[in-house]
Amino acid sequence: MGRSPSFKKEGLKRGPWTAEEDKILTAYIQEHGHGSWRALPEKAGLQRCGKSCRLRWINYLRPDIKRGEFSSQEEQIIIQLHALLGNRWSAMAAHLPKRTDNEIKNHWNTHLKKRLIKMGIDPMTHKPRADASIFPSGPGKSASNLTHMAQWESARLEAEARLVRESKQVVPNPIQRKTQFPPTSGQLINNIAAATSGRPRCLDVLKAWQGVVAGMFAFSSQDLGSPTSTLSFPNGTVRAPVNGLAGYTDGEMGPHKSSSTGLRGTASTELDGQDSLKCVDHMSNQMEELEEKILDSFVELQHVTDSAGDAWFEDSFRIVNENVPLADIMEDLSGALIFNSGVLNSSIGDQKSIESCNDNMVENSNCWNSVLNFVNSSPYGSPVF
DNA sequence: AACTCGGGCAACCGCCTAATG
DNA sequence: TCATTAGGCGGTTGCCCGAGT
Repeated sequence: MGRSPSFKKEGLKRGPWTAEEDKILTAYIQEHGHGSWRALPEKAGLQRCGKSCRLRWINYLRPDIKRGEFSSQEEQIIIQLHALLGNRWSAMAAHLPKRTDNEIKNHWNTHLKKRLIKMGIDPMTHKPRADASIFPSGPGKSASNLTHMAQWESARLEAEARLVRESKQVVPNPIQRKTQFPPTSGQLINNIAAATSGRPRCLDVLKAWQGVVAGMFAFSSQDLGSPTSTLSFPNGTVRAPVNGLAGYTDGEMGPHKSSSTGLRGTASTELDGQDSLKCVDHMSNQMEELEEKILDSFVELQHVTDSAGDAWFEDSFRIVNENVPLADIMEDLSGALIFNSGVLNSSIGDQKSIESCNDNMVENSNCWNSVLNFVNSSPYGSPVF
């Protein structure tokens, strides 16, 4: 594994690239494009495998990459993206202009990770290590993933809720309305953008995040005492006006066909391990959609600015409404992640870990329902929207 | 000056997925 | 439908180099 010393195996050279090889590869790609990477080395006259050529081009030779030290802003956004995405370097690179996934990964592993550890923060969970150290590996990672998923699902539910609320205000054109009903998650998100045309989509998403974050932090001091009941919401849950876990029908919930609640059920609803896995998988898919949309919004934010070079990042942290810079929103979100991972961690590893995990998922369901309730009760134009 | 050690980074490996036949 | 292939991704590691002794 890892890089081997330079030697020739089956006629192919390995190890560090020479300046001459770089020159040949660059010249070839600039003239012909890379085409099939597998065929490229032979055509270009390089004694390398296609994979090696691709890596060299993407990570080093490509003209549109920025090399050199990461700015503090870039570092901050990497940390925040990591809190959102975990070790999905390519996804992070897609939203960090001119940086490669390899570069981000290396920078994370060699600098940021250590810095966070030094600050007493677990780089995997983004929470204080004092708590995370209880489960140094496995469960912590799982909890982190679950936390990420829960956050995205919360945001998705809110987006759905908002769409429904706004659909009441916008008279639909029956001719133009070709999307199926209930719409898919992706359609919902697109519809939100359409329904709010005239405003930059990115700001809508960010405001949606604010709503989620506000809901997440609406816990009372009494609740703070209970690690498994940390979120405070109005009594009673509210069914999502559209598919809460969109498309997740009762039939798909296995043995709970008659419950008609699925994850959106009340706290008394229980899920078996298999259902939890199915549900998590399903949530993961849906959240990926939303995740892309939201992260794209950051890119939009960059594109709408006149800035050049590093300035895009500074612009992305400009005030997006009265008093709340994007940085604060992201920090709030990170805080929510930390907060919720604490909830999850507190349950994983004890004697009834599975039950507790399910309870937490149900609690998350309640949380999401409550978020919807919160959203629905928020008048348009309120601080949430 | 010589040696050791550790950090940083480039590059490779194995796995996964989508495309193609 | 299945097998094969290419591309992409994340994890890992060997080499280089500077700092410390």
